[in-house]
Amino acid sequence: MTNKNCILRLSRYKNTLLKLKSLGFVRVFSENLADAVGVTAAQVRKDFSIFGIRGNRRGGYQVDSLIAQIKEILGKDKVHNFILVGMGNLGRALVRYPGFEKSGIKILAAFDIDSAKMESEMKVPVMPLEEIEGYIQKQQIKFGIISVPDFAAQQVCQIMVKAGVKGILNFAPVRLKVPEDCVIRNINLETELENIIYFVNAAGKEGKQQ
Amino acid sequence: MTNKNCILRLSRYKNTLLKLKSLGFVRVFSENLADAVGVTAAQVRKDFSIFGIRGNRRGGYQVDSLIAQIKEILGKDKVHNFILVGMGNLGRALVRYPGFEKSGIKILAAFDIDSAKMESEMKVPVMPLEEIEGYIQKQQIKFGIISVPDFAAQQVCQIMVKAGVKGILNFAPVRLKVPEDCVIRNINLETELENIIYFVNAAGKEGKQQ
DNA sequence: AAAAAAATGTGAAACATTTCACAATTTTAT
DNA sequence: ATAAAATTGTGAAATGTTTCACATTTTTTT
Repeated sequence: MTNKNCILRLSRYKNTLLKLKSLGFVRVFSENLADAVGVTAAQVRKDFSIFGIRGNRRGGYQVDSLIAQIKEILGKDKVHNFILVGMGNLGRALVRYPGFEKSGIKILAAFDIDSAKMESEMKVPVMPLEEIEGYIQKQQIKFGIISVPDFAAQQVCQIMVKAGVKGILNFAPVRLKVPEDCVIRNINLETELENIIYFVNAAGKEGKQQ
Repeated sequence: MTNKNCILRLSRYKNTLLKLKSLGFVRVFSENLADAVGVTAAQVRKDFSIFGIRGNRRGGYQVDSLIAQIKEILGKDKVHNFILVGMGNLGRALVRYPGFEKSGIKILAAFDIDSAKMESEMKVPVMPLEEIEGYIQKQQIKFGIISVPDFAAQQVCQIMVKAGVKGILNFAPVRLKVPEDCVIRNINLETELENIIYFVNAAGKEGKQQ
């Protein structure tokens, strides 16, 4: 069955494939992708088999065809428009992030309560938060990014969802409550660092015991 | 056994507990934490039981004691020093991120190849990349953040690891090769957004079929 | 034309994680 | 003092994910 991690791996395979393509690769083996992405070759083949992606039993997979098939699965054959709320340091970094453009992800507009944030951003228009609902509806936006402080996140989320947003990437350190048909992914920077600290310490302790 | 997600959940429990504490809570039940973090109550109790955290069979858990125990497990009873490499938009946002300070995570210094980046950052000293090895050794830094472009990431990583860094949070969209005793966590923004796009599309398709 | 070599594709096995279900304990009510 | 109620702690069951192992296919060699 299609599992969550499988989709994350597909993204990684795709990114690797794009690099291989730019190096002139025409075909690729499950072993190659496995090494690049850090999984086993069996995993790669299983992932592909789940989505009906077939290779050639001696010749591996055609890079171009593989990229096209994965892009279609991921919905990356179209451009997807996002809005972003919260033009603090992180929000500004995200709207300027160069990795999105070349991959069909476009942040169309940003919003903030603080009118001082409206100026000084050339990459996207920055608007007052009151205009967000109208904008989402008019532009039919389905995807959003939340980079506001934690206390404001749930409220911003509700406005977005009410206006029609179905998928949100949330950087605020709170668990957002959303209806069932809305997809949330959280990036919690503090938690990520804590996790690293734990595993480094744990490795240190193990090492000393042995 | 201690599994990876279990540690991530501990961080979340801790963050919830800190909020509950500031609201005046003295004790808390597994159900409360489960609701706040979005898991089952059995999961919460199981997680605690793995680490020998015990509650009271009718009275739940003491908030203060629980926070202290989780902090100790996560190594958050001490302050941890980080360095950051790559003072682009994202790097600058990270050194200014307010969530770290209050939680024992301190970015001591930042590095970049571009000397133009050295000025204009008041929160931390920004130094040329050549000085990183000496700095890591002198300050005994164990943790780092990589926010350089993808093509530079592996090289930066090697320098850091060679100088003694054992844990890295990597924002560059490449899989870093490191020795076994070094912990890496990757945040790939593009992959996160792709994942949201997939699941929103998938939900849409399911909905139409039903 | 036949044999050997190199890959894929996938069911089954192994492993990992989560949930269930209920005994044990503690508190509250009578 | 006893019974009822509420909650934890955990072994066992269920569920989910990854790896194994090998039949199948394709290509290359002899």
